[in-house]
Amino acid sequence: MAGGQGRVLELAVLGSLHETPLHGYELRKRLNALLGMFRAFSYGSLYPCLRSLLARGLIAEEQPAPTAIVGGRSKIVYKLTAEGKERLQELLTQAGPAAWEDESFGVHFAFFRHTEAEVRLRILEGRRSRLEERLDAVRTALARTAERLDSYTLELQRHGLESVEREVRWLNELIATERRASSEERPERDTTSTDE
Amino acid sequence: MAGGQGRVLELAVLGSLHETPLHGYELRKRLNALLGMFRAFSYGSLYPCLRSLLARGLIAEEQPAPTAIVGGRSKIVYKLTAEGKERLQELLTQAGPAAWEDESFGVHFAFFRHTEAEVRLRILEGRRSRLEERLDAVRTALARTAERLDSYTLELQRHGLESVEREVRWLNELIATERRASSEERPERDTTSTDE
DNA sequence: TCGGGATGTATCGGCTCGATACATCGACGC
DNA sequence: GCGTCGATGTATCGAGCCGATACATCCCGA
Repeated sequence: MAGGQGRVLELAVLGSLHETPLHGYELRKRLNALLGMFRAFSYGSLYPCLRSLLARGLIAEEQPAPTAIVGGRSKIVYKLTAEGKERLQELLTQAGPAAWEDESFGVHFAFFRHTEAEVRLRILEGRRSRLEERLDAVRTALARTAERLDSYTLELQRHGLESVEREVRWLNELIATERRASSEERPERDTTSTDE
Repeated sequence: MAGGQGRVLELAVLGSLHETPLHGYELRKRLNALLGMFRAFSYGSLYPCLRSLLARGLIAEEQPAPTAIVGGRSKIVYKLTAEGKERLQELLTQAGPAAWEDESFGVHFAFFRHTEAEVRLRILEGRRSRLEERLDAVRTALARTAERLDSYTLELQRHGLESVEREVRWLNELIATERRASSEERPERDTTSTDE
């Protein structure tokens, strides 16, 4: 009860408000532009989320400068509080399944510039294993039933596999880039030696 | 109330049972293998759906052959009724947004072999316009804000765009194949002339 | 001046998922 | 024989989320 909502939307809102204070309508527009192809948040979840964050003191209403008020426009601008910034950092530090599942990975990735390098790497690797798991499952299932399937089903499977394989390659590149960047940052450290 | 559920799961269940009678557990396994990369149905929606279909007379319990009963195993096998087959045909005929949105397109495509050629074409084209709409929206939003974005956000947008563009190309090929097949089937008909 | 489209806040019904509970079965070691 | 572990199997519950909808204001052009 009381608008608990999942951590994904919470992170998305907190992360957006970290850049600049916003009101609901604009917040939703930015979020859906930011995530573009991956998700689309709706008011039905956004407003309860804002209410919950407000109640928990993670965001606060910001009254506009008195000079700007003319007709008493009812626009509620929210800004991040100190507690909200703390909570955001906490969410950005978490590198678990909650960060690399389908629904949440995009949001976490979108705020990677506020995330520590080590956490970034673990999320990218977690995402990759998740996808490889799925590839294995589908490939074995496909091997057992391929001859029984019609051409449409087969084509669907083929296209799905290819899409996920493509995403894995994308992740590989990102991981390589992250590794390169982090080894350049402190070249003396060599714990994993040359495992790649 | 009473387990109405969306039409997607209903179609998936009806379509699967059309091949062969199944019980819940096996049904879910097949569904998730069939859709593989796209969705994963859970028991929390499957069982209410089965109950609803049962109540509406679209499926029926099939008692196993008496000779096979040994310990009275509690396995509930469902089969499609005549009304269920009718309903399935009805669902397969619908070519609207409900067929080409993200959540439903995969399921509709998976049962294309039971779908009329004309409906197939309209669903594929609907899906394509849907994706192109989204591409336009993201591309214009990107053009307006590209210089303000950090490299991670930019990379996310780029990857998202590329994935969707890839899917559009895939749809283009499928549409071309469908057109070719349908024009070979009845070569005298030439309403759209040579628009391609 | 009138209407339509963008802006803006808000709620409700209903669908869906993840977690969980509970029970049986077959295979394995010992 | 016996415990137990993982797969099979049915089922529910809390909670989150979406689509549709309602309502109000603002701005702009015909």
